[in-house]
Amino acid sequence: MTVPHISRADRRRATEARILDSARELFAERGFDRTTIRAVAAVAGVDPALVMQYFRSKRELFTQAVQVSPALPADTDGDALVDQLIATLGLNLGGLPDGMLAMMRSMLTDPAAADHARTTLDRQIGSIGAALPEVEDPELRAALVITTMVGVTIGHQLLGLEALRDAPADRIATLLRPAFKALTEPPH
Amino acid sequence: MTVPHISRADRRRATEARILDSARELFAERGFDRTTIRAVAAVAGVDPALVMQYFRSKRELFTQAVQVSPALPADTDGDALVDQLIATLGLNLGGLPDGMLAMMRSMLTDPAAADHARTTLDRQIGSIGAALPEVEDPELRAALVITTMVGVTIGHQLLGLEALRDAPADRIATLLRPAFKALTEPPH
DNA sequence: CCATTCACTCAACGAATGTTGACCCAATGA
DNA sequence: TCATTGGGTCAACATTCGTTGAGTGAATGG
Repeated sequence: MTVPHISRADRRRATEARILDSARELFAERGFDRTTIRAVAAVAGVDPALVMQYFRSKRELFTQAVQVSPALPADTDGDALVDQLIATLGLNLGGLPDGMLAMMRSMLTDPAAADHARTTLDRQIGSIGAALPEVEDPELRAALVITTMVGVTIGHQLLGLEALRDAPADRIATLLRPAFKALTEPPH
Repeated sequence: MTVPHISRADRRRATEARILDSARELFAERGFDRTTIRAVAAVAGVDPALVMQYFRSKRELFTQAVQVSPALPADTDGDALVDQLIATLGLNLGGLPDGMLAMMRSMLTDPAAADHARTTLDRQIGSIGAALPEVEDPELRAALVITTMVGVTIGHQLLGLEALRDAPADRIATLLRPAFKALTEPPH
């Protein structure tokens, strides 16, 4: 029986994807420093040197692995915005993509990851802040909403806090909704 | 002129404290992995081997360096609790001790630090949850309050997000107060 | 004054890691 | 069929790190 025959170009793409997936997985589990080129290669079933041929350095491998488009909120405002934030958080708690988990896990210890995270979060804050035109300090409020989501996500996905681990995502979202409303509303 | 004369025991305590301070500082800045025994020794003005004599391993040095009693909320309830949480957060934003910064910075990448953080946060969550007797899911609500504080602290102290960096701590606390109230109150 | 203690340094080991260059062999295409 | 391309491996280098054991010299105390 002959092998189904895979073209050279297809093989290349396949192994490149396998390496990238392994990298994302390990970066998400252990962060940048503790993830080894050798470990990535082992999971991908490949020689460590090959990883270096495909991506030129560990740093670039990380950059490519975490390259995911963060779901920016569409520009709505008022209650719809809060609903959208809550929906996003619900999705996050359901299962964040490995790329984003890798970013979050590394952002406190790897300066490059910190820069990336800072930029991404600042952009999201600006976007949300622009959708809160009728309150004081819209950007500050937006920042508090975003950092709250970050904190809850960390506690749930990366730390596995008892009280959050087994709570259903929609229950968390429900409880958080009035808090977000309070953050985005002018004092009454 | 003679040197003021320092007893052997005093010298020992002094250098031990110097090492511990340097360690705390570096652990807080760079986290566990990126902090080197050699770097700690250099900052302390001491040979790396001496660090190993005083503390038996890098791990134990870290453990000793981050040993700080987290300010547990006294058992009050209702509005007083929220006030106390807000006050605590205000203090945190003012200047968190290096030991706690070191813990937070390392908890996403170092399993031991993660365990410590998880335990500490779970304890605080239990304590706050016990002070919320008249609502549904008190522990879940407490967890959301705590993770919110963690997220805001990370965004402010460890990431340095634009919108949070230059915001006065009491302004942040003021904005966060209604959110905490919403999280700890039964639906009306 | 002298033997002892002890804070401290020096030099090195062994392991792990990112990275590199030479090499192998099957697919490719003329 | 045969030269060539290129995916993939092997072995090694250079560096860094935690950790160790021997050694030094000044403070200690009898």
